[in-house]
Amino acid sequence: MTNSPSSNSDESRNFERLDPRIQRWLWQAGWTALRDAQELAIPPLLKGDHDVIIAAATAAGKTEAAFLPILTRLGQADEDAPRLAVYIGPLKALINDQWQRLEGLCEALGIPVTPWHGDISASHKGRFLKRPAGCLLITPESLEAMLMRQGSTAAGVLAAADYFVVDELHSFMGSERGKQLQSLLSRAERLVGRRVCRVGLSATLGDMQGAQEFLRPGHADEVELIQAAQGALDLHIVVKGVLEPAVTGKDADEADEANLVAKASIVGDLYRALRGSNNLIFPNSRSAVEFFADRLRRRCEEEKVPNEFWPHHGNLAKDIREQTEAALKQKVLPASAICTSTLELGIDIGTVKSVAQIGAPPSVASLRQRLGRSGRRKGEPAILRGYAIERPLHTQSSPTELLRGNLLQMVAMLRLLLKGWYEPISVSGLHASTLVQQVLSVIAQNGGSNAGRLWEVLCEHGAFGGMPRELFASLLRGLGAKEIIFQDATGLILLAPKGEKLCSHYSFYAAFSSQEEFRIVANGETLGSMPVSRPLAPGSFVIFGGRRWQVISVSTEELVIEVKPGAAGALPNFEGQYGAMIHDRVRQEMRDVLRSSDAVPFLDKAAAQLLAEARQNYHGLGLEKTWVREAGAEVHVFWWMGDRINDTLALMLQALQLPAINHGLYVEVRGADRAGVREALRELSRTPDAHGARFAATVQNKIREKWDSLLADDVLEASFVSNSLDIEGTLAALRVRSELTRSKQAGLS
DNA sequence: GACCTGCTGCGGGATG
Repeated sequence: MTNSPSSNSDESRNFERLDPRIQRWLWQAGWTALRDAQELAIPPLLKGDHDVIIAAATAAGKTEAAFLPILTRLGQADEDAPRLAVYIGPLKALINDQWQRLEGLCEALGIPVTPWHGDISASHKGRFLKRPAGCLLITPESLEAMLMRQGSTAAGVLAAADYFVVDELHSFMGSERGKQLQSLLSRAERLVGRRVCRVGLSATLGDMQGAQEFLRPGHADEVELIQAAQGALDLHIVVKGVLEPAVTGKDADEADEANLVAKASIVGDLYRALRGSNNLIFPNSRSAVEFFADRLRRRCEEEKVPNEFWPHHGNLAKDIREQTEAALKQKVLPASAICTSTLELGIDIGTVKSVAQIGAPPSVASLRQRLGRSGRRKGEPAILRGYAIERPLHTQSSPTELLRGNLLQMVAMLRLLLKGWYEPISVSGLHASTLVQQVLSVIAQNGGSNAGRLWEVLCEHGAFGGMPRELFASLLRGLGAKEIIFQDATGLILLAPKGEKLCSHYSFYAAFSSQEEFRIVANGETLGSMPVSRPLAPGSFVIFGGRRWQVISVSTEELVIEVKPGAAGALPNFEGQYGAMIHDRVRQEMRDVLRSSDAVPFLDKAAAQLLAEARQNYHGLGLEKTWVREAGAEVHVFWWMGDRINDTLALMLQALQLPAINHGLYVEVRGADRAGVREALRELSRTPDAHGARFAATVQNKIREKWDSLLADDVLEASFVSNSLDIEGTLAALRVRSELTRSKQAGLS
């Protein structure tokens, strides 16, 4: 079901269907007209008999689109039998924002609004539980806690629910948190004993069909899609090439120094170009945020001008982040933020003049979100300044350096952005870790359960529909063997003491894992946090929050690092996760850029020169003619696939006793010559086995998610294969390749 | 070889 905007004469009629008190409130608030999405959402949401996704750019009034009709319905309810709308948001800050936005409107209607998350007092929550009605604004974690803790009374709390509104739907898709959310929605509907109207609010990214399937698994075609008309994006792009100075040897310190010189030249460029206006700078890592924040702030001090550059990332304390947000929002002085994806979604920071992207972004979708922050005023273009750092070439240069991998990825992603393509989000996978959480939660909620009921609630009619029945039985047996649960003589499954302990701690409610962290404190004030795995020694220097500090003391008991202002400073080391997963389409676009000889219009002179070298080297390496290339003792497979498929191929080759590494642009293989690798690839392409157990067996550590360590071996293996690999995709790509090779050979002979 | 998110119940002490 799709509904596109139109300028029909129904518009005023739809407005008139809203509660008169809402109409009056909108007039008084100075609204002159409803936007497309707000107009179109009124009829289906007033009815509330089927699910709806409202997709529109940020700040296009998605919240109002959903709540104007929803509040109209709630306002019509009998006073003795008030109804409930449950709004689920990914961030506490977002819930607080929406609370303020909805309060005035709800007051006019006499409808209570209750925010419910970790920072809300128990007394406030208690008040809602006494009279569960109106709008409840909650996080998935708090909803999990409510189901578990309220146990049998949770059914009464949610009994009046007419809507489940999920905000920033795309931010949940594909993750543990998204799976948990789907399971919570399904469990909540089961509690109230009927289907509840689900409403998804989303940015207009990626494939909307995936979002429909995510919102109502198995019934995507019943989800109505409302998409706001989006004007063409007026974009000004320039990508600058930055070449590091040459180094003589292979010394790591010398290489770091060369990289610093390149980054320092970007600092100078940013200072000149961005001062005097509001901008966002995305350097791709928390450590790099610290580097640029420190350098740009010191540059302001040197020039004796007020500082205009502020850091923002997830390890900084709330106070420091709010200071940066406030600097961007106020209109008196110009301000730019150096940030990670924290400023990519959600929080309102006003409009910015330009976006700087240092290094290739992690995905086209993320690049689009970042650009959406710029050029939001009428008649102003969105401006992107890209910087790609590359190294001088020498005889030992790697293929990635020869092909100018960083610049190449930036160019490919920008070309895809201009074509309107974004990565679809994969929502497949068994998510056995999150299923462990849901099993324990359902047992706790009901004070015990049995295998058949758990299967039915969570898998057969729940969010884990892809879980085979035998594997689910194995998962339960595994939890029994690890003494998390036990079965009594009647077949009732109960929590064992270990399981009780797990469930009674507050850390249970989140589906995603997080590491222990040190708090960094200066003069009694918390600056932020650092992973415990990367401790700092007393006396050492560190840059944090864009300033320089010296460590006074480290308490491993209380997990506190005390610091005082310092003269020098080294960059903090935050442990990254597994890195950006580049999509197949991006890699293929990279190959197309190399094959083409057309000038790329948005490159500066240095970048154009670097791209010319890359194109020359593409032919020099013979990649136009062959995809399996010998390089000394190694063989390189250049097949331009994404990281999921590259990772899978590397594992498959390892299962054939050929050590292989995914380098992104290519897969490196050792232990065989070109003919040997070709033969191995041919053999793999004939593999009918899509089960994958024999490939996954070579992986040492398959633990990735929060409760993976509680899984039986066979469940862990199956979950790993389905979440992290793409065996079918890899085999299909191999078959296409061997088909092409065969027909080429036939043509030659 | 990126990033981000979230959390209850209880007991002790201060306050009205």
